[in-house]
Amino acid sequence: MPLNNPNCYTCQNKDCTIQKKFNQKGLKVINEKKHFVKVKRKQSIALEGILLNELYFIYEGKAKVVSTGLYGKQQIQRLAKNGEFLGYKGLVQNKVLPVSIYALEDSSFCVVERDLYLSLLKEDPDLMLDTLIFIVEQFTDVEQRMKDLTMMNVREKVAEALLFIYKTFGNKKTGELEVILSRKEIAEIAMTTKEQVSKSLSEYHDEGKITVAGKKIIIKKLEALNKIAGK
Amino acid sequence: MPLNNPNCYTCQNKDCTIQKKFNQKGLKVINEKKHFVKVKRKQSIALEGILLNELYFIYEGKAKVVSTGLYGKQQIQRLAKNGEFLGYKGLVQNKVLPVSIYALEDSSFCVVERDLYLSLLKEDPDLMLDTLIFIVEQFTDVEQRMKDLTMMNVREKVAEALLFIYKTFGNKKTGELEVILSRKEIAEIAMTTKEQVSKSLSEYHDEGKITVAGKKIIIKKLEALNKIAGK
DNA sequence: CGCCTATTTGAACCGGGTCAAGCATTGTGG
DNA sequence: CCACAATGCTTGACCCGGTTCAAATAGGCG
Repeated sequence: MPLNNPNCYTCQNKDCTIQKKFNQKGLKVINEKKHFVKVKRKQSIALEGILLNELYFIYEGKAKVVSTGLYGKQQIQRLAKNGEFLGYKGLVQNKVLPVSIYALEDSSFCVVERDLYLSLLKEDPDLMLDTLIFIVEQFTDVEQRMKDLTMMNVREKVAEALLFIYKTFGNKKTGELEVILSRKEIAEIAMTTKEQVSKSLSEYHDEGKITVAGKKIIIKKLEALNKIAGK
Repeated sequence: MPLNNPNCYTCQNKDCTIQKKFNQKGLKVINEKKHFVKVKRKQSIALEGILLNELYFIYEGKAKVVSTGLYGKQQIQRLAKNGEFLGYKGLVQNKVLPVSIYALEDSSFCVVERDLYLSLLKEDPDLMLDTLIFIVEQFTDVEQRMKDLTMMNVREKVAEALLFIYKTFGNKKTGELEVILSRKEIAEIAMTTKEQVSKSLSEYHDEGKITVAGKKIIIKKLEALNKIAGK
């Protein structure tokens, strides 16, 4: 992790939206104007209720996006890693942020002001269309997830939660989920209780579909989990 | 309802996206190139699984957007009326449609080809930004609804469903929900069973919050329902 | 008017949330 | 570096809300 504001031209995050999507001029402007922030594990980057006017690109680390609902219940809406783009809801809306963002491990972020980003969007129709497509894809995913969370039983929802984690943090070779999440946090993905997560994980372990050793979870039979989640 | 393709310049749907958002050139092109279709109550406009390559603007009538999930369960994801814009998921994605669209009463739609719409979007950054904002708003609504449906008990979800219907079809003066929906359909909004909807409606009726006379539901105490739904 | 479908209401059952106890793991200070 | 406290995890028992099933009633349509 660098001590100072990284340089986009030498940055190794090849999947970063800035590098992938911006044209020459945009890249130059962002490289000059962006800030850089570091946070420790469990600290927040942005809190529910603020008027967000900046966007975050994860330089190094892992983050969760959490929203609070009825009776103070928490729901994890998104997991994100290096290169991913957070805060697009603040991009176009002048409304209070409906979510909080927390670092799941010591992390660093490149920060871009909303107005700067918006002005670059307006100048670059291709970028705008890419952004539109990105958001529609996220949208479709959320609708699918809403169906899953409202139609599945607990066992299915926990399988789904494992696949959800795998999508962002799964080692595609070993099957290991390379992130530290508590049972409570997995429950906030599956929308159930920590006890039910514990029970379902034990079941899947006994069935040979996963191995569980403390916080370390390895997916052994991806297809079996997919089948349970109806995918 | 006209017999033929209506004319955008004389159309009375002042809330139609076409009239509100398109510039002169766009309006002209769409007015010339759009089609016009009529469907009877309960008929479909588009079915889950197809590759959608057109967009719909409701000229006259009412529609529901439904998606099928695990074990064939149905979820009503959206209700729409005159002037509203359907099919934006097909706009930018070349993926099979994850939803079906049905008419809730005899209806007619203006139909625009996707490629035509996309080309107009690219030429008009303001329209594109408006579309982006529209989709982010819908997105935020869906995330809120996902929280509600996963955190609320049945009584709360039914109140929420009534408010959901009210938003699109509620007569703001009388409180009447001006649409015919079965208990089953209300259940597919609240994500519960038709029996539970029946029971909750009876409760709300007894409490004076709504009046129920067959299919006709009138909201008497909007604030009371809002309070139950935590809004 | 009569059939068919939708709605209402009650009863029974079951999945999953809550509670509690014991165990494992992590973190802290001596 | 170890001891012990604190926190997190596992597992079982219990209980409640909500789904399912069933039967009676109301409403819509030919």
